[in-house]
Amino acid sequence: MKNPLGMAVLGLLLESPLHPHAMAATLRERGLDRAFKVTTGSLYDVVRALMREGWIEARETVKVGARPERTVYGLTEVGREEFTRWVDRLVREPQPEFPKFLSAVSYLGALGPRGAVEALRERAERLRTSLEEMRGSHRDALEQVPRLFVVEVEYAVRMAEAELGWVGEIIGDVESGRLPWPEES
Amino acid sequence: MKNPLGMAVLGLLLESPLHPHAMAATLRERGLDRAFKVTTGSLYDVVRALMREGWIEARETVKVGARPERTVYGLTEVGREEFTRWVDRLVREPQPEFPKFLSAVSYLGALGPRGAVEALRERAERLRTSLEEMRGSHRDALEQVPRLFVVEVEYAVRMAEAELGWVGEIIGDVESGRLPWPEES
DNA sequence: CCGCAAATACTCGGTTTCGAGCGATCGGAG
DNA sequence: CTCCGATCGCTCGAAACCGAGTATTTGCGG
Repeated sequence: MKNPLGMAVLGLLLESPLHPHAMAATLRERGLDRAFKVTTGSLYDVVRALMREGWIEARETVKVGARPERTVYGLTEVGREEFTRWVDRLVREPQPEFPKFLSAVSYLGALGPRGAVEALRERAERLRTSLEEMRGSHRDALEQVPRLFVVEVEYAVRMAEAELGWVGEIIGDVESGRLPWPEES
Repeated sequence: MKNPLGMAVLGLLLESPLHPHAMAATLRERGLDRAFKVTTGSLYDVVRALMREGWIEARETVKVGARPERTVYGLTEVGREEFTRWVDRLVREPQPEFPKFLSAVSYLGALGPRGAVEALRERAERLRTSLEEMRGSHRDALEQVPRLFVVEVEYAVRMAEAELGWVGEIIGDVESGRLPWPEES
């Protein structure tokens, strides 16, 4: 059980039993699809895995019309415990991660000073609009639910701001020559 | 071709032809294994994929003793072009990413105010030591190579600092009641 | 009241990822 | 010279991942 989507599922079932499709829908409604990669295929895999571990259980299998059956899953006692353990662990221990931008920056040299500045400028622009969006949806959300339920957006905003700041500085450093290009300029 | 490790391989071959094992070794030497997830299995897969695309080519197959053969790969002209295109794209376009901490924070509520603070404190501590490490290796590296070749560390440091700052503030907000816990405290 | 887009609900199988394992060689302690 | 652990270099199958496809139903514009 490594897929964070499993955590999301447990978190939802904490409130009430659901069937997979409803889980996906709820996650999207709450904007949690910004924090979890929710794809249908993986969702069903993950649910099966949680069953195997005994963290969730099938509650009922409803058949409405001739549509595919919906199986409703609920949390087990073990599942409830594992959930908090899971959250706790991920909060405590920073995991090694590999954001694509980090990879790309490692080879920034390949773009040459002009190319690098040009590309970084575009990124900055995109970051600004995405920040705008996040701030907007955060404001909206705050009118509906307590702050605790949107802290993850605050985190995302903060990180995006930091990145934007860094990108800006690097652009400046390249242009001012504080970040010189070795060989072929 | 989506695996960033492919980009790392192209980047290395830019300098000189190599065999897969040597690629992994070099990436580790340069500390680029902080920016790319380099696992042996994936490496060979990725090399095969790059061959399929015609971005690299086998240069020679050396047999030393009775050890497994080493196949040395070099960049093609197309490969060289694709490499910069790849870097450029990843710099320009922020990709949706799903860091585990973002997931965990989404369910911070589950830990309760005391548990959350306790866990966040530990994270802060770990972040501080890992920052120390990064700053150290950055200093060391700067004495060996031009700054351009270590910018990715500067980025990583900056991001870690931002996260640390945020974590600190949230701890403060929970303790001061600015971030209250709805239901059951 | 007809037809068509959107929503409901899931399955299936191809690709990707990965790490354990494997067989060899090298370096150096004793 | 001989044993052992580290390094070399790769293969393989199991698991994870994901998106296109399927089949039904609901809603609603005309």
